[in-house]
Amino acid sequence: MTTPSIAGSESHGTRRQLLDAAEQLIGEQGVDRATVRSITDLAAANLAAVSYHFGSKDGLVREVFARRLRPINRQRLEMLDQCLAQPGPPDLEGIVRAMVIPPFRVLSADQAPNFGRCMVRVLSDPSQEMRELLMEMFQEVIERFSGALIQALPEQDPAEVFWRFHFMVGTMAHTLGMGHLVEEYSGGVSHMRDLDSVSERLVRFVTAGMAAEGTG
Amino acid sequence: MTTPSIAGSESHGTRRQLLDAAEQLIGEQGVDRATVRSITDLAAANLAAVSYHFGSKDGLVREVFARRLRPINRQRLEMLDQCLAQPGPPDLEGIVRAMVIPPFRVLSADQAPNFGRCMVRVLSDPSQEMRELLMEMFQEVIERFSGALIQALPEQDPAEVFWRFHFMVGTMAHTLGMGHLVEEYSGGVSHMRDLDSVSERLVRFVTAGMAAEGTG
DNA sequence: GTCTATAAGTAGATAGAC
DNA sequence: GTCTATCTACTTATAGAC
Repeated sequence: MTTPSIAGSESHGTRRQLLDAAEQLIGEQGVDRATVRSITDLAAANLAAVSYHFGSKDGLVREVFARRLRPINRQRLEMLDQCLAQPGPPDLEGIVRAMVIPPFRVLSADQAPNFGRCMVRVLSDPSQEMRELLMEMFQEVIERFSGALIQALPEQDPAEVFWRFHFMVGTMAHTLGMGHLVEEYSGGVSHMRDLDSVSERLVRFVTAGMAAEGTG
Repeated sequence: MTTPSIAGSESHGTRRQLLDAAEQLIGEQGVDRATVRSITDLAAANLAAVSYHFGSKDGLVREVFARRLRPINRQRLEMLDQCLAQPGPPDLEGIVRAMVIPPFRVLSADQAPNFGRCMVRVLSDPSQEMRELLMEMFQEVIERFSGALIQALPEQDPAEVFWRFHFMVGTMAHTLGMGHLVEEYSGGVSHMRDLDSVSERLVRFVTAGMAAEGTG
């Protein structure tokens, strides 16, 4: 009698330990340098366990990303719906907040400090297979948010709004994944210890950038 | 009688072709997936040529980055000096411009469209060796620009300014390296064909974010 | 300077015992 | 479900001929 496996939940112990170990090592070293052997060693599992549970290394890597991105993107769309349901003109800061806050929340709540580094790594260094997964997981978010921003910034050319959306994604990814560098830059003046204050700083910066005047 | 080799200049044909091929393949595939074999094949050189000219794959990779980053960071510091030499209070937009414009200029002038992708890849996915090179090449830029920004934003907490510097680097890297994605997002509405207009959009966005009000 | 040939190591995947 | 042992493929680096 095996435990019924609910996709994305804790399910079997070994399976979950493999995901945790993979997330940690991919965050520390990158997808290519995190070998199946190092992952199974850290998870205290056998080398063959990856093939058994995920079919291949690629299957494991896909699930590492999918298990965090599913709740993050669900929260984003829920917050966007709430924001757009308010009466009056669309609230620019609310839209930015709906995009920026959920990943910080999930990383904080799930105690998943390594996932930010995993994310920025594949975002900028995707293999062909990861590119497909990312497109699949982000398509709805991209469409809904860029549409909302175009409505919220009616005086801006849509081409400018798409660029500003892209700028937002860039700051967000770099902050989630490389925020630890700021501690070095600044000699400890800035730090990532309080994720809430970092995400608030980010919301302020991005909202102001979004609201900048257009080309003269 | 061999051609005297000036570091960073065109020097020997094979050497330069190896650098160009490496830049292209690292941009397309990442450092780890770009093998020495694929690089020497594309450069129409022999497998052993990398060891001969650069000592190792790591030596080749380092020079791929150093040959573009040297002029980029030199231009940045020159533009910052000019900006700070102006009378009156430091010009925020001028500082942002000094950081943002040089990489776009060098990529455009050197016909090096792949270098942006190389850069964002190692920035977010550095091996231990690359981390050292990046620290070495960026230390002066980080110190000078963060200092100038703290002066230009006297009403802001330095911790906030360091974060905003980090946000700027994030948008810039993501735009230089992943700008081609915007063409997909936007269904062709936005594009990277005119680098000058992209860098101007970026300067506007970042300057507005830098100038945002602080915490209440 | 350029080449061939090969060394020495490590990757992911899997067959088959338990 | 878990394990050991092994296969095949590919990596970088290098010795030594030309």
